[in-house]
Amino acid sequence: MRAEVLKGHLDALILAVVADAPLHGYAIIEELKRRSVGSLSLPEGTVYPALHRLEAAGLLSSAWSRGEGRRRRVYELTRRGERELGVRRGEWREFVKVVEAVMA
Amino acid sequence: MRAEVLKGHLDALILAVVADAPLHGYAIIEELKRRSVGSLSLPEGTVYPALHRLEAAGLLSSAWSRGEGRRRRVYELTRRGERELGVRRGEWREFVKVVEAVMA
DNA sequence: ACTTGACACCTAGGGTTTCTATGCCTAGCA
DNA sequence: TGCTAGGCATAGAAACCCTAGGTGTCAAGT
Repeated sequence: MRAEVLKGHLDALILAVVADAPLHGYAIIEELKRRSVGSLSLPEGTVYPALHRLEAAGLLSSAWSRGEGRRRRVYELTRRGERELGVRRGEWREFVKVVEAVMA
Repeated sequence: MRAEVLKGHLDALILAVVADAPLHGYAIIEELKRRSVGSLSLPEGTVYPALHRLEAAGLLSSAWSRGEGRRRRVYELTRRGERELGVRRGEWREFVKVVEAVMA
């Protein structure tokens, strides 16, 4: 898949994954790969900045998981993040409808 | 619809519209608006550069329609454009599948 | 005659997004 | 010890779309 087709949709994908369970960045990448059966192998340089962006926007909150050796920054949805995910899902359905209508 | 969601898909939409009938830029904008029932009101500053890009890539060819007063640059698909449209349609279906799988 | 709006083309510049490439660090295993 | 996987981060480039402006024709209304 060309890289550009993802633009503008990555945030929704990340929100959807984190909505099901709080995860750290690396695990988010793995989960995206798993759900897409390998189609989405996003580089870290794409995902980490996106997470920072989403947190800065108040849609995610994060905390370092203290404990077992490896440091991990675990993200979870905020209230605003949940609402935003709903908005993005609606937007996605609308987008699909429009493109199908034009391309048909 | 947010602007970014379109990124990377505009070319496919334009190719699909022109594939059905050769059109000039302004008419392409109108046709996109019509097929999407108003959802896609693309500014000229978006479409004209895209047309130039597609022509430079050899996917469209154009000619000034000589004749009645108003000058119009009419675009049509090249052989390569037809093939590319096929590729893009497949890519679109794959993309929808992947996003649905992740967002579900 | 003049103005307004639709038609029709064009470009420069900016903002956003994603990717490439790189760096740093820990843990486990051969 | 060296290698691989896990884990986070940033800088810079490349691509895309939009904003904001410009040029000009044509038809209709005042």
